[in-house]
Amino acid sequence: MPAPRLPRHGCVDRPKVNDCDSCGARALSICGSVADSDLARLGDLAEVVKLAAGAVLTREGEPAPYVFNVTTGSLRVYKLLPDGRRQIIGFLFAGDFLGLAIGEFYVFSAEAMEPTTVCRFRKGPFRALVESSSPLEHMLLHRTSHELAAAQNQMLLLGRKTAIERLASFLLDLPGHDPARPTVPGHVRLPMKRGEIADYLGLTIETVSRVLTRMKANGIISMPSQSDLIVERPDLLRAHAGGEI
Amino acid sequence: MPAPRLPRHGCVDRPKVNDCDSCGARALSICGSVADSDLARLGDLAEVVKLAAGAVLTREGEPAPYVFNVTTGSLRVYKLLPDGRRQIIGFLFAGDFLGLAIGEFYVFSAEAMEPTTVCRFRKGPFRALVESSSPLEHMLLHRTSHELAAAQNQMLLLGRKTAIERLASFLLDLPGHDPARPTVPGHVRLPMKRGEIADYLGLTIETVSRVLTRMKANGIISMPSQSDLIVERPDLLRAHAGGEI
DNA sequence: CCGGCGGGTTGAGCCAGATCAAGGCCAACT
DNA sequence: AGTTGGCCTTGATCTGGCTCAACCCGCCGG
Repeated sequence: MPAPRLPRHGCVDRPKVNDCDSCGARALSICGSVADSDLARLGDLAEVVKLAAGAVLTREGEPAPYVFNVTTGSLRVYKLLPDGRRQIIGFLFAGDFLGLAIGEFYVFSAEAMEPTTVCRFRKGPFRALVESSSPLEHMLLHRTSHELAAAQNQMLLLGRKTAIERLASFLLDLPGHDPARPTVPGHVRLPMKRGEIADYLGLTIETVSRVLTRMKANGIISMPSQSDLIVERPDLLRAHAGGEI
Repeated sequence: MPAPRLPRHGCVDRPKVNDCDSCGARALSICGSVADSDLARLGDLAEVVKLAAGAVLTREGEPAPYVFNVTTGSLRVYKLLPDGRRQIIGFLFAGDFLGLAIGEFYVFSAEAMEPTTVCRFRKGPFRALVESSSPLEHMLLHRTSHELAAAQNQMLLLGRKTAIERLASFLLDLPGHDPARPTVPGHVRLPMKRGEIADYLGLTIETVSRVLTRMKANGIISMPSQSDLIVERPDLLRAHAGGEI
């Protein structure tokens, strides 16, 4: 039997001073908002971590020395109940920031959904830099409040929407989230598996599957492959999503 | 038939320069983190609004000129679906801040649950002040990330917990939230009605009622009155809450 | 003292979505 | 080509919580 070899924390590149200038995610991320002088300091703090698909970045309950910035790929971020029930609280893509709300311990787990690279920063020095750089702090506040608004929408979804409404809302929201893949309108990539969609929407795998087949049957969507979806009738999809008031 | 006379926005006291020094909520709120010079500017911006029980502070979808800070009383903040289903996204108490995540329009409605006073600020000048006051911005970021963490816990609750677990978690969380009423340990005041608890926990009134009677029958809680609750067996309550991993 | 009204509780039955179980599809190995 | 394993789909059945409908209780006004 081969030894298990899931990388525990991924491998770390260590040319301590990083080339933020050439980072593809810079424009998307908090790094885009700092002046050159601060960018150099940020680069000094950063360690590039490469994650294989499925690799663990943080585990809920463990000490939390780092905060992260996703540069390529994608992460699933989730919480667990003692008996294993899982709620995915978000999918992160290039440019997304992870770790603000943490105290001494991580309050969520994060894993790569595909080959992924992140910049990680020691919390202490990062906080110090933030406090000394107003534009950086401003950017973080801006992003955090948007994340909060998104979380509140998700509460509405989880607390009050039906299965069909959840899937419809999900499919309408997804495209905006993966800047690395600006797709043709109507085309939605599903980098996550059915089980992840289910755990994000508070449903089961079977229900997700059934709802998607029903949508196919109704001509609302079509699926060239299991992870590629085309919205054939955006109007119907929007109608099903029962959007805001 | 008497004319309806629910105050639409409550009444506004206008001694334009407010006495923040004597404000009971100052220590609890963002105002506690600003230097005296900035506090004066904050006071100039503030308008005190008094709300009767049930009065509307903001309505989802309407233009959003203000942000708010609760000084006394409590608010329910919620989102609606077109057919009237409601998700309460939070209860606010003295010291809590409302309105960061808003763009041009409110994305939630807020109503007083009891006689309540809030300070309101025009968004533009408030933002300007925030950008010029690093401690204020820092405080806002701190609070917003905590709110985000709370929202993520609520997602876990709404997506994956059973009715009993939801109520148990709720009863354990509540006491921490109303600083104006530091109660004896084990005693929980329920300033909200059953329907509001239900809409906060993604349940129905009937289920909330049934679960509470079941808890009474099991000796976990007792209820001297409909809005006063005593946790008789915190251990059992915690066991039912199925806390974090 | 009565009636109405706004909560809250309780019961009976139902249903959306969970659970349990069986296959199907496809890519990676042997 | 056959086998294995991961993922997805589909069907049959079950059930937690919802819906519908009484009913209760305390409060207020007449």
